Amino acid sequence: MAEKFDHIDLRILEVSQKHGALSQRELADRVGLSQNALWRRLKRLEEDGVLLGVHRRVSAKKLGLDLTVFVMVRTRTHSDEWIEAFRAHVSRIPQVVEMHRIGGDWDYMLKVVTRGMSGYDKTYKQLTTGIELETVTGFFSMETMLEDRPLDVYG
Amino acid sequence: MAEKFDHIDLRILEVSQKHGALSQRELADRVGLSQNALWRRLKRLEEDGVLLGVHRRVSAKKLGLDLTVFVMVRTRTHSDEWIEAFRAHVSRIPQVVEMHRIGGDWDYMLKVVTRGMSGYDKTYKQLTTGIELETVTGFFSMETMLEDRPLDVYG
DNA sequence: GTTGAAACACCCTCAAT
DNA sequence: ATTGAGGGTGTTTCAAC
Repeated sequence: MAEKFDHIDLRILEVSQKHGALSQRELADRVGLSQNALWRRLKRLEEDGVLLGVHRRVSAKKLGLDLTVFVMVRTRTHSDEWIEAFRAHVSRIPQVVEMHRIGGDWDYMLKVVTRGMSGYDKTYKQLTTGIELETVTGFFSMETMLEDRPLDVYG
Repeated sequence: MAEKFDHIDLRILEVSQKHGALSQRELADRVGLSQNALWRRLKRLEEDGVLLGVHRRVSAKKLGLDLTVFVMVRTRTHSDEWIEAFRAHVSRIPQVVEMHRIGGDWDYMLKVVTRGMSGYDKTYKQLTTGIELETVTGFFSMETMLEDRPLDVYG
């Protein structure tokens, strides 16, 4: 697979990640293109599916969502059907913002953002009700040191 | 602290997270306001610091960033100065997209997104060079089952 | 790749209700 | 809170180079 994106594409992706509200004129200036040329690139990058949706970040803290917990889960069953059922089960819990099937001492890892310990307790109960899990352990974040960093398009 | 945001505010935050490119007219229609009234709310929510920046999501997969690893770190030192030095050290590694100080069996947890195992090897070396860490263990994501979900503004 | 232009949509700020 | 309107800006699509 040859290089799919040139350095201007990568610059566009880099800047767009951080500053999604820039006008096309401002973005064009930053990456060294005319607005017209940039428009064509944006269209192509969206069609290619590498440029995805635009989102606004909101302050979890200001919303009172002050507790982040990484929940590690070990399960008894490992069939494809069970995995999909578990995914569907977890996807009904909006406090779970991320979920991975992992290797190592546990089978799954979930990132949970809630309103304090009482919020986590509710989420925990919802998670462990209606499906059989072997072990559930939570690692509580005491301090978020880095968050929501952009992907390194060059790395 | 009384309710700081009414249900229309929460709707705005909810929709904006997912659809950050909606025009004010479209967003106003969705939350049941006039464009003018929405504009004032947006301004206030931004001033309050609950509505944060606009970002474009990019496809890690299409960029070849196909490996996600959760790195758990145990350290020898725990002073405030050392913690800040560690944060600065890690913040120089762009493949680390998230970093938490946690409680439990480890002291820190880092989320790393890289280009395959060779990319992870470089990140690992950069992480463990120039600073003393006791133990470093990686949990490799075999499958991302849920990702980048919006915060539940009601939960 | 570039500039220029036209048509349209959007944003921000008024005034009035 | 609403509608309506004006001016400035941004987007999308041309044509021409």
